[in-house]
Amino acid sequence: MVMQMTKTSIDRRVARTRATLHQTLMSLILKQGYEAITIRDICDAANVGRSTFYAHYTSKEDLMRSGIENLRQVLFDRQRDALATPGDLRHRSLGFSLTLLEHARDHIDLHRGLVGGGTVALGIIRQILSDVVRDEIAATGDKKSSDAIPRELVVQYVVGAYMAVLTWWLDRGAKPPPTEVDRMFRRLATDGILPHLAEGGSP
Amino acid sequence: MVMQMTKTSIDRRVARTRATLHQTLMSLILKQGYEAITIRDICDAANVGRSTFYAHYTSKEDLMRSGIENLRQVLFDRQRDALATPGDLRHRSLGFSLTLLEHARDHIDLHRGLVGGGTVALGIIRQILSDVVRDEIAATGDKKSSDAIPRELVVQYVVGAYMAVLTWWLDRGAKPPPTEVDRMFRRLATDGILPHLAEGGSP
DNA sequence: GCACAATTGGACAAGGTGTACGTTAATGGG
DNA sequence: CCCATTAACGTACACCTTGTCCAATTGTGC
Repeated sequence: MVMQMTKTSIDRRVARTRATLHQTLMSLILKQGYEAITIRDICDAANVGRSTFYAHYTSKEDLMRSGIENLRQVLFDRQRDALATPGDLRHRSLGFSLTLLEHARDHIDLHRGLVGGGTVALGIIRQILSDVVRDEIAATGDKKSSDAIPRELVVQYVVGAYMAVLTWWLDRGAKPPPTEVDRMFRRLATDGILPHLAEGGSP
Repeated sequence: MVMQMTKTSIDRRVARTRATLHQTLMSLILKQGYEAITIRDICDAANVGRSTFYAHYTSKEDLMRSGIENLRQVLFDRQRDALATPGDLRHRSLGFSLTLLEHARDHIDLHRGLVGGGTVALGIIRQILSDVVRDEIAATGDKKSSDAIPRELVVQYVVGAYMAVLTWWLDRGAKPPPTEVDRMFRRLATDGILPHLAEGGSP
């Protein structure tokens, strides 16, 4: 059907069909929301036969997944560079934050569709981010104290908090610049929330 | 159909039907997951006519929502008590955490169904928690400094982090006791994550 | 140019969704 | 205790989506 080992032999028709389907899905998400989209809708809007759709993807979720997977590469590449660069731990930790925020700013339509697009997209992004953060924590080493918090709990805590901030940012039109949101998120994560609530918090 | 002003005039048949539907939905969620459930499934398992279902609820989501709304009351009531009780700010902030964790422990089947149950349930819980946290922050007052972080961002940060922790806890069989998870979450939120990652973090 | 692969469009069965309506049975006030 | 009220039933209906199949057509790559 589509299986080819060499990268040179990707039929133009295949590439065109897949690209069209991805673009159409994203535009439809912005228009009517992910849940409300049917495979028929996608095919109609993309001018692609419904049989053709099933020749490439098994479901709406499948199409969505394949569209997001390239994001994983972007984040891992940038993180590898960041970890290789020497510098203060405080400044290089949580490095995915700025990367993803800028990626979102540069592909604002795509990301607004993703966060507005129901469970599937968010779930995939959460998965990717969890892997990234887990790697980062493993690289920086973790505390050995007796009352230590499970590493995975910290990962889920950070990812959950970040995705909530990202969603909030996108839902409000991505008004503040990425650098500022990045700064706020990292301060909350590193300093805790108390200094930002009560007037007499710790510095 | 059902509209009655006085609380005494709730037909037993109505109450019985609704309760049955709620119970059935929860048990089905545990069995096959929220998404895979059809209204037919619910009615068959509940021995309720499908027409009867539509006489009470408009959709699966509608049924789910009405089942979770009572949770809101529980959280708000407990929070009101907590805020009325004098004590150190550090100890009474984020009070919803223990409340919800214990509620989850006491209704473990229900909550495992909820977090496993797709977007809808999580979305409703997120909404409720956001309201609770927003109230709490408003009650404790917020920092007036110039570089302040938007209040709503803090709310979303906290709720996102908490729900991730809660989900993680439930997905792992709710092994550690609520008090311990509560302690870990609040320490992460108040102290930040750095002290729990690097060996040389701030106290 | 030619063999091959991809796309097309139509047809098909299976199954879910809402709605309508006449019938049956339970409820609760008088 | 009886009966008007009201919920529940179940059947039928039209409409839609899904997933699969196939023959015919079109576009590619060699």
